[in-house]
Parts: sequence; structure tokens; C-alpha cells
Amino acid sequence: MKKRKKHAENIRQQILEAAMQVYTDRGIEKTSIRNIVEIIGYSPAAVYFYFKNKAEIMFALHIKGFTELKRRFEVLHSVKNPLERLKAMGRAYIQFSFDYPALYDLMFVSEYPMKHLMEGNEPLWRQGEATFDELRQTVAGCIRQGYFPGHDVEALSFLIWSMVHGMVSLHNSGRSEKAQIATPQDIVMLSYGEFERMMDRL
Amino acid sequence: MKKRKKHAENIRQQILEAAMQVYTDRGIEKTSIRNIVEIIGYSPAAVYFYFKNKAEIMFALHIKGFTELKRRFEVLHSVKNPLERLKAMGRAYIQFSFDYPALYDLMFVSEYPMKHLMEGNEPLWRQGEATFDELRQTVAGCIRQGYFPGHDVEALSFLIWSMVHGMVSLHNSGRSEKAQIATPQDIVMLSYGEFERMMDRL
DNA sequence: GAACTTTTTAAACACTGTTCAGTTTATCCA
DNA sequence: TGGATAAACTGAACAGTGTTTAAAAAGTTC
Repeated sequence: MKKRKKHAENIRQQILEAAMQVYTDRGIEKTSIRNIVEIIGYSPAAVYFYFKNKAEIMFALHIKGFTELKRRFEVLHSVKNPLERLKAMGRAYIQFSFDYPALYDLMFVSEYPMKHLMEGNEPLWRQGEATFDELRQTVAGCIRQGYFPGHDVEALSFLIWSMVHGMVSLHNSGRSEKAQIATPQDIVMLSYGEFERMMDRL
Repeated sequence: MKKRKKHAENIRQQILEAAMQVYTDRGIEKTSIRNIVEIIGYSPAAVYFYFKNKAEIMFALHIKGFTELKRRFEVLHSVKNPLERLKAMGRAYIQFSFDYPALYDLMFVSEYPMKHLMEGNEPLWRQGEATFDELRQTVAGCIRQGYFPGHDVEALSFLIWSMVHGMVSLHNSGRSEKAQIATPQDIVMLSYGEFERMMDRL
């Protein structure tokens, strides 16, 4: 019967929803198997029928993050000028990190999802690669239209990603408070503005 | 008697040395109080006579990292041209992260040391601020000599720090493997080279 | 209704950071 | 030197963690 499969998938989703709830509301420290299952009224051992281990749960959560980020990027396909689209992607990326700081951490900082990948046979970070490819395509588009002369697509793409990730993760971990201008979020936006102007003159 | 104080300081250092050993050799996961004290033959409860909690131990460890980084930066004071010094600082920063990946994580990624700061009365991240100020001074020197016209010292400094931190932390967490050129370390060095050329034309 | 399979759980294991009531050890003063 | 006082240290426990295992409950099939 396929009712079984449907039920199993249902419980799986319930576990993930509860996990997401605990994780975003109470943080990584409080995200324990026992705290997750108490929401849906199951025993701790039950989750091991649906997931291999905690790393797989965290991995599944990090995929949900990528789904949302991808959605935000797709809207920007309407921006035809590749440089403008590139800038907008950066702003969208930063805004995503402001909206979902915990999720961002899971996607781009935490060891947990990567740990799960290493446990598998092929350590391919598909979600990360797809997102990076979106960036790479846009940078390639810029170069095709004459922007960034003399720069390498691969290295430049990684540079741009590192740029925004660096700002966002320093801010996220409470390490951006030393710049004396305005709020910590502002230093991120201001510095990104500086970077946009850098790109203009690249 | 001051023999007491000396003894106490001695044990404190022994704990920190053992902690550093476990942390760098076996990773953050295995860095437990019990694993630390078994090296020096003490009971787990003993460390709470010398440290408030584990966060304080990790904080002390992260300071040792800053001491080494500062040492590497100080050598570069001999480089008189500020732009050249800035570039060299970036390379030194990256090299430091390659040499001590676990320590780097503690200094610029991990929540642990920041948690300890929050527990204190004044959450001032002195080590981070001092290092950032070194960067700020160099950037200011560049601007004084006519480099980076029209750019803001504060925002540009944060941008540069974010740039190298982003590359390094993405690489450190195993998320830089998607670029198809050479080894993961190479993509960091290549992208940084790209950034150096960007700065030249800023 | 019996046989069989899928799902769920209670209980335990080996860990973790931390606390607390004692015990041992060292220092000080008479 | 002996006894009081303070410092240093420990064993045992608490509450928590991820995970495994055997057994029980529930659902499906004949």
C-alpha cells in the first residue's frame, strides 16, 4: 500500500517542522532530539526510524534554507542587466541572512550538514554548488558584456561570494560590533555599498 | 605567600596547554573537560577552581591565537608602503588560517569565546578590536597616500576583513570545493590574488 | 482470527558540563 | 612542633546529550 509511504512521509515532515521550530526559536543548543519529539508527542527513539541520525535532520533543514534562498534569487532573473542582477543578488543574500540568521548558519557555517555529506558515499554539496553556479552564471554574463575585464570567472565568483559571506557571518557571530558607525547591520550594508561601487569601477 | 599564586598560575597554564592539545589534535567535539584533565591527571571538578566554566577556557585559548596572529602582523611593520603592507597582511591572515584552522575557527567563527564575553559585565571583544584596528590603521595609511580615493576607512576596512575571512571560513568549513580549479587552498589564493589586483585599481 | 510486517517505545549506554559535600594538602601563628 | 585556618582537590551525583537494542504495540494480509 502507498498509504504507508504517505504516512511515513507525513511523520518525516512533522519531525522536520518541529526541528525547524525548535532550531529557529530556541537556537542550536536547545535543538535536541528530545526537545524535537516532545512537540509531536513521540519518543526520542522514533526519529531513528525516519532519519539515520541528527546530522541527517540538520541536513534536511539546511536544504529548506536553500529552497528559500533559491526562490529569492529566481525573482531576480527579471533584472536583465547582469551587473545590476549581481548587485541585487548580493543584497538578497544579505537580506536572507538577516531574516534567517540561524538557518544561514546551518547552510554556510555549521559543521552538521557537511558532516552528513561526509558520511554518505559521495560528498557532493549539491545545494551549495547550485547556488554558486547561479552566481557564476551571472558573473559570466557580466564578463560577456564587457564588465570586469581581465578577471577570471571562477576566482571572481568565489571572491564575491566570500565577500558577502564574510560580512554576513562576522555580523552573525557578533564580531562586527567594533566599527563605530551606527548599528552592526548598518556596517554590513555600508560595506556592501562600498563593494558595489568597487564593482562598478572594476 | 606568592608561591601559592605561582602554583595556581602554573596549573592554569597546564590546563590551557592540555586544552589546546586536545582541541588542535582531536577537534572541538572531543574537547571535553574530562578529556582535558585526563592529560594532566586531575579530576574534572578541579578545573572549576581555576576557570569559571568551559567558555572561559575556550576564551583563553582564543587569546593565544590572537597573540600569534598579532606576532605575524608585527613583522609586516617593516613594509613601508601601506598598500603593500595591506596585501601582505591579507596573505599573513590567510596563511595563519591554513596553519591553525581549528584556532582560527575559535577566534572568528565559534560562539564559545563570544559567549564568555556576554557573560562578563562588559562585552568588549578587545582582541578582535585590536586586530581590526591594525587593519584600519593600514587602510587609513593607504588613503593618506592617495590610494582608494572616495572610499570610507571604516567601511572599506570591514570590507577587506570580510573578504579574507569569507574565503578562509568557507574553505575551512569544507564549502569551497565547488570551484573546479585545482585544490581548495588554491581557489583561496587565486581569489585573493584577484582581490589584490582589484585593490591596485581602486 | 492467526501470521506477519511496520511502527513505536522503554530502558539503557556512554557521553557531556557543572555543582556540592566532603577530604586532603599546604600555610600560618603560637 | 602542634593545631587552626585556608586552599586545593576529589567522588559522586544531577541533568542533559545522541544513539542502540529488545520488546511491545499497531496495522495489514490471508
